[in-house]
Amino acid sequence: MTSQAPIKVSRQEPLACSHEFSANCSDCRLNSICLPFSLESRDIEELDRIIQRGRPLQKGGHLYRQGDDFGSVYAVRSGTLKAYRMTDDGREQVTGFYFPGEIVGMDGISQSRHASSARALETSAVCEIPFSSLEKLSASMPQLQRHFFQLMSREITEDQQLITLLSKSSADARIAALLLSISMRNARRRLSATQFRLSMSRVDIGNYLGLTVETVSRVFTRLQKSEIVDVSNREIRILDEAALRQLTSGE
Amino acid sequence: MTSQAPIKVSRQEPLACSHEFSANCSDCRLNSICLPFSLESRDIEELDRIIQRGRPLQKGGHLYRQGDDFGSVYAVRSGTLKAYRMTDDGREQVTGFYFPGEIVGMDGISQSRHASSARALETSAVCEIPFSSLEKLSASMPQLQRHFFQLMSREITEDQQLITLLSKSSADARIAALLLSISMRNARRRLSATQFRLSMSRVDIGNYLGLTVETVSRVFTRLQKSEIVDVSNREIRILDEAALRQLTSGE
DNA sequence: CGTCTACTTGAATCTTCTCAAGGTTGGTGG
DNA sequence: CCACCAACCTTGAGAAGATTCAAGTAGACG
Repeated sequence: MTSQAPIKVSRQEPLACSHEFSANCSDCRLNSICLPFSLESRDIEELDRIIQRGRPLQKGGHLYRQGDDFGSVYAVRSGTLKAYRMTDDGREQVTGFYFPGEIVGMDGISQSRHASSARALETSAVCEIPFSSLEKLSASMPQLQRHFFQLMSREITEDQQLITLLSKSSADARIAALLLSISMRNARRRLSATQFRLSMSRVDIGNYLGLTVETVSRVFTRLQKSEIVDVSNREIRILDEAALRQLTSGE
Repeated sequence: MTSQAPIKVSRQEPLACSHEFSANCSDCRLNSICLPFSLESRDIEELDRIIQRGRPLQKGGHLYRQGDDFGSVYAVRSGTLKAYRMTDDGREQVTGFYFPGEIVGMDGISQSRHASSARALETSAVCEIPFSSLEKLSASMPQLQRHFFQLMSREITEDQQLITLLSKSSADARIAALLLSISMRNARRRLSATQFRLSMSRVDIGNYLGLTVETVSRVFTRLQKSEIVDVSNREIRILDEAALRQLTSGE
């Protein structure tokens, strides 16, 4: 889990550790997929000024909790977060996993309080973007306003994909879709699309996909046996992407 | 279904027909729950200027189709719309039902094309809001910008509630939740919260809730037998709201 | 090295789906 | 006005998939 073996510090990157938080948007290697996307450098600097970079979140630590006053949205800088809400009867529902470059917390805007909680699945760092500042800035930067509308719209689209998945698909298809989603998001960050480590537990996966742990486990075993995915604990290697893709549509 | 018997035109409302589309936002009885919410009357007039009111949609008619270029979002003025998308394997997934005062089409913003289709479940009228105009107007009207952010955020929250429902709940709980949702939205429009007519078919309900028609039908029969809801065809009367609410949480 | 948590596996059970058939409703045209 | 048609809805019986309950195993961490 993001284990940091001793690393020799290179000249280019003063801090090779992925949890460094002193950088600004202009230098951030995520800026092409994150909020600054499509902004000009002068505008990026303005955006930079409103962004607050706190210390890293420890594994299990909360970024915010359901019901907290809403003040900011957050860009994931490193690590992984899960968002989840409590149902009326006290059970947990995972609503999403958030990887570097993605924005979390947008569901809090409508009620001025967070509609879900967000916690770190591993040591993670975020950039805090005070929403009132973002609103003001958006009014004067059409590009930013548009991009933020787009980010929210994308969240809607992704939720709808999940709805479809939960509504129509078998356990196998759900797991396949999750693996492909993680794969794609890795590719966007120029990480391996075929080999990665799951930062979330089987319980979280099951909770997210509407399955029990046992079922998740059995599906992984099946995928392993049919040589579609190599599963070793949380270490995943996709052996046959086509077959995986096949699974997502096939019922 | 919204049959329009000959009606004597009253002095106050030039067109008593609920599908009239000549009115403007200032006069619209939905303005307190629709986009103009929280705007001052001067601002409402400006908003009014960008809104286009077309002729009513016939039952079954499409407002837009998945893949169409995105240009506008739409406020439902009368009737009901359903939004749905095609899955990769050609099946349909209903992603939402939209009642008067609600905004449909926001999922198209992120890709500049509509991510879903929207069609009328009964004769319906909408107000078309060209998105580029809305963007421009938002930049100069902080209230409007905020409200639109909030509307999108609400869509996210509602999708997440549906995710929870699909992920955790039994067939009974899903139907109960849908009935309560419709009830609440009726109340918001000052219609009866206990008695209403479903504008969608059993197939649509099942599709939306991830159930087969047969299961939907059986649940309605069960609700009828246990005297929680009186079901007569599409006519619904909630007899025991508490029991219904109980059902939504109970597994 | 032992303990705790996370994960896997098996067997029985249950809910929902599938398939098949029959019943209603509403509209159309004779 | 009635007969007919097409959608839509309901009901039943059997099958399939996921859940539940109950062990058991492997890893992680002190």
